[in-house]
Amino acid sequence: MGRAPCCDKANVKKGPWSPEEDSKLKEYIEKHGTGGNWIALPQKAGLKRCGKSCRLRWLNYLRPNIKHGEFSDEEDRIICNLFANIGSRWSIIAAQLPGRTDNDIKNYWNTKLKKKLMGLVPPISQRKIPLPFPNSSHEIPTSTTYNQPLLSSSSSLYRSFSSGLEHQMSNIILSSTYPNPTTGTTTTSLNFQTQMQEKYLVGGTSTTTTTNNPIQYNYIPVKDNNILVFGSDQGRSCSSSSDGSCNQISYVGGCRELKQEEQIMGFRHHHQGYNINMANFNGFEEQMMINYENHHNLWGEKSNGYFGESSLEKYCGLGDENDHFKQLISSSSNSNNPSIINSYDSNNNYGYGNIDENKTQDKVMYF
DNA sequence: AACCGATTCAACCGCAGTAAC
DNA sequence: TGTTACTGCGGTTGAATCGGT
Repeated sequence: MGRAPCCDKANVKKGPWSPEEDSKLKEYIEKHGTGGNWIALPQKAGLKRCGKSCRLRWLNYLRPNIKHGEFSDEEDRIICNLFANIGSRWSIIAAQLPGRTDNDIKNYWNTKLKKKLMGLVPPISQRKIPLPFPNSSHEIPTSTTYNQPLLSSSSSLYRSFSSGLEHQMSNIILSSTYPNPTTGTTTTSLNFQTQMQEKYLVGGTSTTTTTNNPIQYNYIPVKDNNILVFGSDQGRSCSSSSDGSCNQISYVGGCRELKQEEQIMGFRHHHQGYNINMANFNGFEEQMMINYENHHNLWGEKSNGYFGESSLEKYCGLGDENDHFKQLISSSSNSNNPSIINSYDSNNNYGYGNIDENKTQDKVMYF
């Protein structure tokens, strides 16, 4: 047997708190404290509320020194900095802003600050290379089947597939169908990797099956202006050198949508310093970035640990004073190290590549 | 004044880690 | 040691409010 039930869930009030309830809770806690037991508190305080609800009400609204109202520019900056470093870990962010609650900051971010930042970067359609297929517009397909892949053999998605990672890509590619001109039927038996290799593998792999039989590739549409990202940031697939830094990034990895704010903020990476990411937009090839060739003399040695410069960095002026954020993270039971990694080259494109620590000038691969 | 879509934000929900039994 | 509650967190919801027509 475990513990007894915390409360009679059928007999607790829900919804907005009345002033009477507020004063009951406030009075009780000011007099007796929480006693470290929120579950027992409502009954003792004469409230028909769940302990969880009481806790939330107290922490977010009733406790002393809660700051309501407009956020200052300084608070904006701190939130931006922290979000760029640690993401949506609101409780940690709130701990740096006396009087602000995690809920407050979360709401503020979602309703105002994010939008404010969104306006500072060009929309995807203005910052990427022209789409190669199926046309040069940037239509967002709602449900799409194409008779040819949207990827070329140089795309990172293709590389991932040719590495046998199609199973990790299932959230991009729903299925592939394979019409048979002889029988007139369409099958889905051929796995995607095989199809990709047969049709696109550079270097002469047989294409006899696919040359005359167009494959249909079905893609999941990507929401709004999000892009798909895959690679090391997803798959945690870096190899590490003895100092814990990441010296090689492979294509191995999962895939997910990259939210707009993440595009603004840059990705975070679990290793120090370096990060390589690859992205794809609605199945179309998308520019990838990281001009790693300078990672040592330009990015890797930045004292704030950031990699490259993001739009956020430009906006918020991230600087060396952010070192303590790293300590924050490392002390919060998370091995991820913060770094801002995405950036544009002089042509406003993203790039990527493997990092070779022995070289500062090496191949830079662009999509 | 009435309507309606957009925005705000307090509160709820569900999950994960931890603690109690 | 297994089961179940507790706690804290982040994501989401929806009623209230705002603002434009």
